[in-house]
Amino acid sequence: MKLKIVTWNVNSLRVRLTHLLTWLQTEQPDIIVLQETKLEDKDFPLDELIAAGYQVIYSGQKTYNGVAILSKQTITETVIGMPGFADVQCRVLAATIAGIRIMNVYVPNGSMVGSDKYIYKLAWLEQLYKYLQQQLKQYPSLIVLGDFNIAPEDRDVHDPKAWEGQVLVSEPERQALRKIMDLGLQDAFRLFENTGGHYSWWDYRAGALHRNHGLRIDHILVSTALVKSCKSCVIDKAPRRWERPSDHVPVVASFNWSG
DNA sequence: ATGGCGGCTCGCAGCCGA
Repeated sequence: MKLKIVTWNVNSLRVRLTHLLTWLQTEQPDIIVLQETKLEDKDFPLDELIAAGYQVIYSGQKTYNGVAILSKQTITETVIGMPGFADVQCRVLAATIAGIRIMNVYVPNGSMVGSDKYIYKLAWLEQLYKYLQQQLKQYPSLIVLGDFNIAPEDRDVHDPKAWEGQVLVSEPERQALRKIMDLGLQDAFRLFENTGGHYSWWDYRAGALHRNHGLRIDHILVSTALVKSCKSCVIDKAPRRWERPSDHVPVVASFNWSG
């Protein structure tokens, strides 16, 4: 069975709904996880997404954060948030689809190194580590994907000198991500591409897209049991050039899954 | 370059994002 699995930070689902529907129409992913929906559940555009052929689960709040999972196949075992971590911010959504555990994460931005938000980000990542450690034992076939707000290495940064030590790039953040990956999770994009210059986010300002001044901060991490079935992982830059785009673009992984 | 852009809100300016 072929599976196309996608992550996309839409930066307001209300604003980006037409982009999403257009993209779903042409790309037909089996599973797509969204971040920054910025919608309360009562305002979620459920009917439109069902009409597009998807089952949907979501966890949202006003103004900030908000996550959703869309799937053509049946969604089971839904868990909202991280168990044991009381958080008013809607950043995590997990479910089982086609025998694969899907973990949608919107990692905190962190604001500035050393700030309260940065400390929250590191604590949050430690909690995610514990959660994934437990989940991997229960579900060996697991994919954790979303907006990690961390560029793993300098080749994921357009100007590593300018970004050195800053939030999204700082060593403690990278270390926290490496610790998570050391649980047995591989960066799908790096299974197929070793060069730099590939990004998933570009600032709206200063012609960043045109100059390719971006960061690769949206990731698809695949558990060891699934690595062999992962056949490609690409970043679809096209929607960033559409009118009134999200500042992030979809990251798309394809699998030949026999589970 | 601490700006720039875009989305949000009991808005008309200030926040947050990355």
